[in-house]
Amino acid sequence: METQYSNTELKIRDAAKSLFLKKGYSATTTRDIAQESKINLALLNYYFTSKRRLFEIIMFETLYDFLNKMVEVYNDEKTTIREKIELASSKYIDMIIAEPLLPTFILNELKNNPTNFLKMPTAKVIMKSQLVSQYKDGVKKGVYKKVDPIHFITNILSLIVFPFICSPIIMKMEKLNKKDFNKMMTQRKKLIPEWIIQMIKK
Amino acid sequence: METQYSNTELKIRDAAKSLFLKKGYSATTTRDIAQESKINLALLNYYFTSKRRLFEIIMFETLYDFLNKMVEVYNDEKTTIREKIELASSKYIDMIIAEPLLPTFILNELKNNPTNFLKMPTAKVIMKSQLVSQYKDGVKKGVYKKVDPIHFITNILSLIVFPFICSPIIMKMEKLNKKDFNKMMTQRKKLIPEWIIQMIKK
DNA sequence: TTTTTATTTAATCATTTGTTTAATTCAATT
DNA sequence: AATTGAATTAAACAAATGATTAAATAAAAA
Repeated sequence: METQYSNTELKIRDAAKSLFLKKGYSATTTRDIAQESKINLALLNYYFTSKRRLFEIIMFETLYDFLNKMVEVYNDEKTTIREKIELASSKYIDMIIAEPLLPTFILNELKNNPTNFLKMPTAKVIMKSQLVSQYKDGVKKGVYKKVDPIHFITNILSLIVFPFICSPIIMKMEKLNKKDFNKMMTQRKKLIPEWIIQMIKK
Repeated sequence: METQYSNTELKIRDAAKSLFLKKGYSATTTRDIAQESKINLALLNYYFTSKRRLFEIIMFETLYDFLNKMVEVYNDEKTTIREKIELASSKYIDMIIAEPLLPTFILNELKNNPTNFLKMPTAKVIMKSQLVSQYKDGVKKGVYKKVDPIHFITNILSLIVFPFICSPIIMKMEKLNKKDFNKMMTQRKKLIPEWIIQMIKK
């Protein structure tokens, strides 16, 4: 069952997403969106009722896709912990290089409206993922240090995502341009799994 | 040489900072600020010329204080690497628990206007801090793995700051309230130095 | 073709928002 | 007490903004 969007509806979505990501909800005006998508201002309300509703639709989809991509890796039955972390690093870093404004957008607008996140079915699944049980197993077997799994998950996410969020700072500190910064993040694909393993090893 | 602010000037500053932190620049109106600080609307422009200027003053101060507190620890001549990381973890986590909206605010508004950060004298100093040279020394002596120091600094910051930024997610995943979350962050004061040391050790 | 429905447009409305003005009150100085 | 300058206020302005309307056009159904 394919969802079908009209051409203009899609143009509005795309423009709106791009602008919301770049400037946030409040700083984006309906006229901005109309101009960017080259549609008449009234069509925004015709298709999406209100700016708020348009935003919430985009927010939900973006969040949903993002979480799904995460859980996908964490729940693979065939891979080891190390492989999962390698996959996560590699896939998320590629993903965010392709859309660098994503993390700030999600975390930011989530702060203002955490309810959206509550609706996500995948949110709670992470702590019951294959990755977490594999980690718990390792702890039980005495291979890994005993630390609350939430720290384990948090650390993976921190090392992957945070550098993007503070990329303006990093780039300033090291006089990097965007290309250099992405190169640095690409290095981290290999480094992060090593670090994480060393952090949990006894 | 003490800077002297009038009573109303200070009331405006405080209200504005609180609101900018909570809602960001665009979502905060001058009337919000006037109401929160219980002053007449016109006084905002009387003392600060414009909303934009008021914001920039607050932004600059906040950023300046934040960076100073960081560099302070990193540049202490008498402490070891481990002690510096312990101090950093402890101090920053306490600081952000006291003002949890700070990181998102800084990183967010920095993305929109990276020039502000450029003006900060302390920004570039971090990469030339005592902490970084101690790390480089360790690498030279073969005690630490050879990795670009920017990763080292980024990792410390990531493990400390990122959990706060995604606290809504963490709290939802683990069904924590604010108090529980702060307890979790307090645990990390001791964990992060261990993790960081293990990450760099050969 | 004719009729009906869906889409698009230009114009407009009602608020909101940043800022200014002109009058008033308050405090310090003469 | 009178004068002067700073601080405060209520009211208003102009522009921006989210949303609506009514008419026009295009597409689909009869």
